[in-house]
Amino acid sequence: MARRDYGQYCGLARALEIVGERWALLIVRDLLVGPKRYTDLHNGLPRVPTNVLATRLKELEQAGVVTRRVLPRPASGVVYELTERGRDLEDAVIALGRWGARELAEPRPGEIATPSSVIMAMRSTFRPGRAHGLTVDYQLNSGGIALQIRIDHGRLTVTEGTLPRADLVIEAGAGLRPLISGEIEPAEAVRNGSVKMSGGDPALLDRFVEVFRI
Amino acid sequence: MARRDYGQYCGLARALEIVGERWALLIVRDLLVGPKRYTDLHNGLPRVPTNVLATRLKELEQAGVVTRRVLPRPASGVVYELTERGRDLEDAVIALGRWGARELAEPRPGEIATPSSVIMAMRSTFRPGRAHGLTVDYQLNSGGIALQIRIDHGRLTVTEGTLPRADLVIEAGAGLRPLISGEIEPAEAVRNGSVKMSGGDPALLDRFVEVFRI
DNA sequence: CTGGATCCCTCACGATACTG
DNA sequence: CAGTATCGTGAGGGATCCAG
Repeated sequence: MARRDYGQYCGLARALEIVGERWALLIVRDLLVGPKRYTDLHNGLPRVPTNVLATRLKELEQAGVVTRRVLPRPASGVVYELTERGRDLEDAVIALGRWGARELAEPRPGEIATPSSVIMAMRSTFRPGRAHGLTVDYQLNSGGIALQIRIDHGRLTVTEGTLPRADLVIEAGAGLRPLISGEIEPAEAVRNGSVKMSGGDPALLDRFVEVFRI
Repeated sequence: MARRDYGQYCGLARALEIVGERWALLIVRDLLVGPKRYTDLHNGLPRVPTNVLATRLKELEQAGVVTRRVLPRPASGVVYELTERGRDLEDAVIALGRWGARELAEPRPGEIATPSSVIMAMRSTFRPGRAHGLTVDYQLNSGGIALQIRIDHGRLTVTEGTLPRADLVIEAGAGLRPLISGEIEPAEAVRNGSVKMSGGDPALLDRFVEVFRI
């Protein structure tokens, strides 16, 4: 790691030496959602060459950001997970993700959204100040991805999967971003069909866009 | 920019496409302090090849992060400065810098600290919650760099230069980091000579480490 | 199947020299 | 002062292959 250093006695430079390499922060993003197998990581980041993925994981492991753990039986295999040091990157990942979210217009051709990326997007756009004391469960379906979004006394948890007992089920594809960015009002989005909802009080959708906002 | 994209419809990926290239965020860090000439940037980042610096500036300009401005006379020349979009990166830069600061032990051989890096380090370690309503002026001398650190009713401003009317002048070289990280108590640092102070109430040094902390 | 390792090719980066 | 030009190297991209 002597060749890639920046020669600066500076926290930012140190951070970039560790997680500034290509793909590194996207790997961290996926692991912030939870431990993952090599194959899961590769599925979530299909454009990363396998050698680069293997190299990054070793670098991150040596830097103390990631640990490699061999699963006990019966579920044999290997999972990668963040260390506490790695989880401390969440603030930085969210700050960068929020900044970059303003560049998101239409998806570019061939571009994908993965469960992990959507989960982190929801975490990034969450405004704790607007969710104070709030308790509500949503299920969000977007682009073939089903998310459980639970707010419990103002605390957010986002997981993949369906949530049969959700207070509101939101169905949104490309219409989700304009909704969260405030380009379009919830009522208008429902009217033009870009967002559908079912199973609950329509006012919960207003709550949703109040709480999740770019 | 077609080859370097990540193929992910994700705010973090977008951010990395724009400011994830090598040296880009360090350039932003320096510009967060204020507009700079090409030569100033190069002095602050001596290890960046000039062609890379020129390329990054063009990329950042095209991305709307930086503007290039020709100075009116008499001070002819060119300065680069952040756009508002670029200034919005401050949160992310500070988050990353704070994370990386925990890796800072001793400076590695040949490693330098520049005025801009120290200024951003002070901004990163500033804890607004601990400075509520506080008004005090420090001058900090560290490694040949003189900084004005002004806290006005809890608002921080850090600039290069001396501050003759400072409430306290702090003289610290390598002893500054252990002080801010809490590894060493202020009184102990003064006693062993790693930190000197003059011109004010010694209690102001305790204030200092209270307000600036990793 | 998972969890990588290997090979080749290209281009971005690094170092240095040079110019309006 | 503010860059451009040139050239060598190695990291990243892409496909394939292999061990448990």
